[in-house]
Amino acid sequence: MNDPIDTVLAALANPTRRELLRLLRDEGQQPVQQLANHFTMQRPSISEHLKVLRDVGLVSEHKQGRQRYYYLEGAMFREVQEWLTPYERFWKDRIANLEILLAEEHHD
Amino acid sequence: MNDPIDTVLAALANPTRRELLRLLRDEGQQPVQQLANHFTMQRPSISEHLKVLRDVGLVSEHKQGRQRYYYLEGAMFREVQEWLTPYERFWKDRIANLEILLAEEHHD
DNA sequence: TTGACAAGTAGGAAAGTTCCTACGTATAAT
DNA sequence: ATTATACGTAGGAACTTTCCTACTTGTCAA
Repeated sequence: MNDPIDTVLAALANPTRRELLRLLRDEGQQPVQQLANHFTMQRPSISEHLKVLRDVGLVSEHKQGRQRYYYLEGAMFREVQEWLTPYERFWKDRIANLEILLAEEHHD
Repeated sequence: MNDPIDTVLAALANPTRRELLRLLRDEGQQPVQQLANHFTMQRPSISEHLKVLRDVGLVSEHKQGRQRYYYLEGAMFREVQEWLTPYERFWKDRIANLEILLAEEHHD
């Protein structure tokens, strides 16, 4: 399955990979070892998880000396957001929708 | 892993299950056979996928005669939305943010 | 009440995922 | 030049997922 939403959701369906994304989000770009320090898992496994994230376009990396700095790549999160949009009417409940409608009328 | 975001993303990381959700979203509640008609996969496998979706709270079901009508359950989509929120600043690019800022200033 | 239909469950084959340790390769430090 | 460091890759063990066919249970129709 080459569909981007499929590969992205598959990549996100793992707590280690989500924690890697959170670290890159909250602490900015960093090399593999520094990321690996946050886990009990061995470094090569972290490298494999980073490869999955790279392959689906959720992160990128640039080499500096013998280190590879990984950083978040925003575009693919948008894919998830867009996949989610048509479901919004199911979780935005009546009260929330009412508030939106009222607000819109208010500044017409 | 009992974390709801983990089980929900795992459930969403499968194209058959996402297609089931889309069908329930676009065509409303329906019994298992009617759902299964959209797939080449056998009906018991569809039942299994529906069980996964039920267990994570993405769908519910009610019995009517010998049929079970499945329908979307909105709350869990919200979980995904909320997980996504802190990443928004990475995919909402500068131009989009600028537009938002301008719009906000406009009706102050 | 017997047969047919709707749906779930059981058990298992095949494939995929996730982790490990051992090893290869490129760069930096001595 | 040699050694140490940062990282990736290879191969494989353990576990999970996804699908199948066969079977069970509950409900409706004749």
